[in-house]
Amino acid sequence: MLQRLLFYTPCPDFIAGFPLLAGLQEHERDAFVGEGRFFSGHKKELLFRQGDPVKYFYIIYAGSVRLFHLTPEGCEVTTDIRTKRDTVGTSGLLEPTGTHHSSAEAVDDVVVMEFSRESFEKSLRALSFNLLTEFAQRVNVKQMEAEQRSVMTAVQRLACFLRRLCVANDLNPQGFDLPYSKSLMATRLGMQMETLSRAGARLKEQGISMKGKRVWIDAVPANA
Amino acid sequence: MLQRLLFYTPCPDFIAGFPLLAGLQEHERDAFVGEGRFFSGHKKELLFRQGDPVKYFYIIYAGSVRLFHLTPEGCEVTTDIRTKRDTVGTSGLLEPTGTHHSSAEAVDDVVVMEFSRESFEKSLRALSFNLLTEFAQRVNVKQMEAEQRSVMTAVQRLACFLRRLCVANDLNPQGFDLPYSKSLMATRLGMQMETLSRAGARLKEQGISMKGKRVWIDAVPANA
DNA sequence: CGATCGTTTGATCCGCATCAAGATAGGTGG
DNA sequence: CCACCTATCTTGATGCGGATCAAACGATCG
Repeated sequence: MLQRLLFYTPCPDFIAGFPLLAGLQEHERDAFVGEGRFFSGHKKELLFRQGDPVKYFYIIYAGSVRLFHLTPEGCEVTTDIRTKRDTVGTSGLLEPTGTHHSSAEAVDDVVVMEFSRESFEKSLRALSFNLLTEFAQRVNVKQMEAEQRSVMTAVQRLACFLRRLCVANDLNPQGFDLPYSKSLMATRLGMQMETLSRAGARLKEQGISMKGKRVWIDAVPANA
Repeated sequence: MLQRLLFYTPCPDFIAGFPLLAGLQEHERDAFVGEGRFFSGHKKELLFRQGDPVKYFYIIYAGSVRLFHLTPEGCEVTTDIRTKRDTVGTSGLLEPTGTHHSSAEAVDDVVVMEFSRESFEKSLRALSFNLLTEFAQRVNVKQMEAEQRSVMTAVQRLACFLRRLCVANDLNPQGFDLPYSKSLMATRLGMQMETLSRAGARLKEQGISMKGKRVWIDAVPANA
């Protein structure tokens, strides 16, 4: 079970930098943030489960969270990996079913802010524009991913993932360590561990080298 | 070029049924709808082009529209097929780039309502909840599609597509005609024509028969 | 009636999944 | 410090699904 952090002292500036709160008036932001409660979760702990009614949603304060989906055939698919400042469980808020479409688990130990559905509804006016922006981008990213799974090889998808990872996390292209295990990456990319491993050896074709957890990106082509 | 329909007399009840306008007060709805202008487009005509700045978006009044994306490698991918009552070009409205991420073309002859970016902004308050709902659903559908391309065979995806088509368009499972060409379906499903054709022959495994454009759905299993 | 478009069918090839062993790295206890 | 264990990753061999190339078929239309 997630553990409530009663005496946690967060950094206000960091919270003010959440994309969900961008452009809010100070009183709007304070009103919303005041409703949030801090929780910590250990590695592999679940924030919520697929099918659960959507009572809460989360903003990640530290660590990262894996979203995954169980198909009717019983295979588990990693749908996304979210990190600090990202929201988790928001798309369920607007779903007619009122339930989460995927489960969320801590990749490592995480700290999250929990908000109730009611506090979302109270601040809907202020939040809707930021949420719209977030969703619009997410639609396009998902679109791109669906596309990639049809038209790109495993090597290309891996290269693409590493470049985006490097940019998104502001890592040094001339040498950085993978923030996740390779098996997690494999499920995220919709391929088998073995395929990822073999793809890793062929990354030089794409101007990338990978040895263990260490990655070097030599060339940064235009295509995202 | 799209042709402006100056003396078009639409059905007000039909317009009131647009999901984007659900739950609006009458004056809000009238204010927004009053900003719309009717256009007609012939088969293969473009509503907008990938990379264009987002000046307008559309609601389909009649016919259907194909959205497609050109990858850097130059291959064209159908990202979605929208029909009457659906919006087109809305996700670009919220994109930081301010440009359309895909092109939109008329499948057959279509009639659309065109709205300017400004009229969207004017009615943002009233529309944001419906748009949020639309986007939330679209994220989940796209997610599912990305997933399907990894874990399902061509036959399964086709069966799945036909069942959803049948439900969404309220067609008779005991015999209906495909509303699109098979080649369009193939690009939508991310497979080659030949693959779709062969998959068609194997649909009986999934409780579906297809002969030419005619389809019969015998069994309707639980998995969507 | 040939011409064109959309579809089907056949033959072959490549990429990835799968099954099955090894290899490497961290962590624990003696 | 080394032996041991487990988790994570790599490597090899094989098979299947779908892409690709090529050709035939069917329908619609001037």
